[in-house]
Amino acid sequence: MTVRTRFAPSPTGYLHIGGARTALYCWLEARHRGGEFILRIEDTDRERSTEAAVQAILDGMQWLQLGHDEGPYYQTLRMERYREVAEDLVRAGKAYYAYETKEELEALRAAQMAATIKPRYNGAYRERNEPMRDDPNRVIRFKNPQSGSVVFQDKVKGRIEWSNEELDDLVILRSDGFPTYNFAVVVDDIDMKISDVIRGDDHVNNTPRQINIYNALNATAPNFAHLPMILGADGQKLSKRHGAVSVMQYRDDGFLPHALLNYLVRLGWSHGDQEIFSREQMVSLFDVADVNHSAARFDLEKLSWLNQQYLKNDDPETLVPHLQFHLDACGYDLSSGPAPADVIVALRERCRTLKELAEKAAVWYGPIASWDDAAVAKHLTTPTAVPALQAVHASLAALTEWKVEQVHSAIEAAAAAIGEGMGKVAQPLRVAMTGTQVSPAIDQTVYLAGQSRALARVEEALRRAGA
RNA sequence: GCUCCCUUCGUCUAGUGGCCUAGGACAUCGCCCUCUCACGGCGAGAACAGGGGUUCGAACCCCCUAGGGAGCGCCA
Repeated sequence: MTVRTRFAPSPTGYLHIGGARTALYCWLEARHRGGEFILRIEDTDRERSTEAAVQAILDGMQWLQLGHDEGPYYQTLRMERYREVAEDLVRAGKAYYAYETKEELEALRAAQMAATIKPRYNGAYRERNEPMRDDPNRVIRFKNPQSGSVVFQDKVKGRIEWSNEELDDLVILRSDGFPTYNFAVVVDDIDMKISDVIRGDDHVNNTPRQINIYNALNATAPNFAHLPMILGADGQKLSKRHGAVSVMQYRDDGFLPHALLNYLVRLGWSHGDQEIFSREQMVSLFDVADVNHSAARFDLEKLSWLNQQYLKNDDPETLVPHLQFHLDACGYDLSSGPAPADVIVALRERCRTLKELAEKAAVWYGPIASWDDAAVAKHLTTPTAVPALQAVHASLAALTEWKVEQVHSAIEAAAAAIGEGMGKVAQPLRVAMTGTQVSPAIDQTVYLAGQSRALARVEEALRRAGA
């Protein structure tokens, strides 16, 4: 039997970190076992589902390069199917019509809570065999077994047993004709031949109910794997107002999609002491059965470190398309400065994100935004500052070939000419180039500025130094 | 309240009865490298939730307690 996994988000918001990891694990499991990955949009909640959210999820998947082999399927396009299956169950005596109003059900629940017993539907219509009749409150409820227990072997949690006495007769078809979640997933997973259901562990509680529905439908239940959740850095559950940001926000913040995926795959799963995984390695090494049992916290520091690892080690050219987004955001005129790939090489050891990298590149694409007073005071007012700057201006101006090596030699020559060490020339020059005392290696910094811009800045610095 | 799940350094984790005086990574601190900042190198501090068992021996097995989480919808 071919392995088929699915990622089935409900379009009530963007794709967040937890969803992204679930999608990744589903994708990985399918790839690892040579199977297929299906995308399904669970949009039966008419109140909260939106078109924009569907697009946001698709965009997120696209950015992460988690391609699906089938779908996306939309549950709202399968309404007929759910109704048909639900009615079949009624005919088979495995489900029944019930007509309570929402208020009655609410009252029942309140009474049970007050009596401190577990709130459950009391099965009032279970044995009545009421025919289908027009009634705004008509729903179809599933006849859950009343004794015995459901046992399943979860691929990450292990054996889980659930007494049927804990379960009640859940609604499978609402009064508006829409299916409920527990019913729609089962019908879909059967129809779509899903072999492995991988989802968040907030669904563990639903699994016994779903298995009973599989049984009623004479279908074999798939394998289940329930993933522990991802908590915010403070250990609290992620929610809209609590750090659950869209994966696209990570792009905007300067992270590489692969770095995010690498971070996510290690959150709850590991392979010995290995931290860095290429896509190929993830696919060949990942096994959902190796996923941890407990929740993990999201740590931005480690994600940042990983991101820099990729920044430092990837081919600069492959990074350029990702950097482009941030270069555009900064509004640079790229024709007025160095090639992005050169900028990456110069800055990647001092930046953890692409955003940071793009921002630090400003000095090579436009004028110096502001002069740091402390930098000026410390490096442009020393006795050696003016002679150093004059010497370096002369040697830089004399260059007929503008390459890093030549620039480097010119700076060394200037230092030798005034009888001082590199530091005495490099620091004033650095302030001249950037207005600050921090930048990449001085030869790189000068080289990337370009000859005319570099000379103009040395002249400006000399003026500021009072020469 | 009831049911189910979880518990190793601050964080992510290795560990499946002896290899553990518990390993790695991020973060932190120190030293080295050095034209600044970084990168890199070296080093330090830092954990088996608690209590009972089982066993010659327990981070690993069992029980209890505590703490955390999820669910108990005509939401997904």
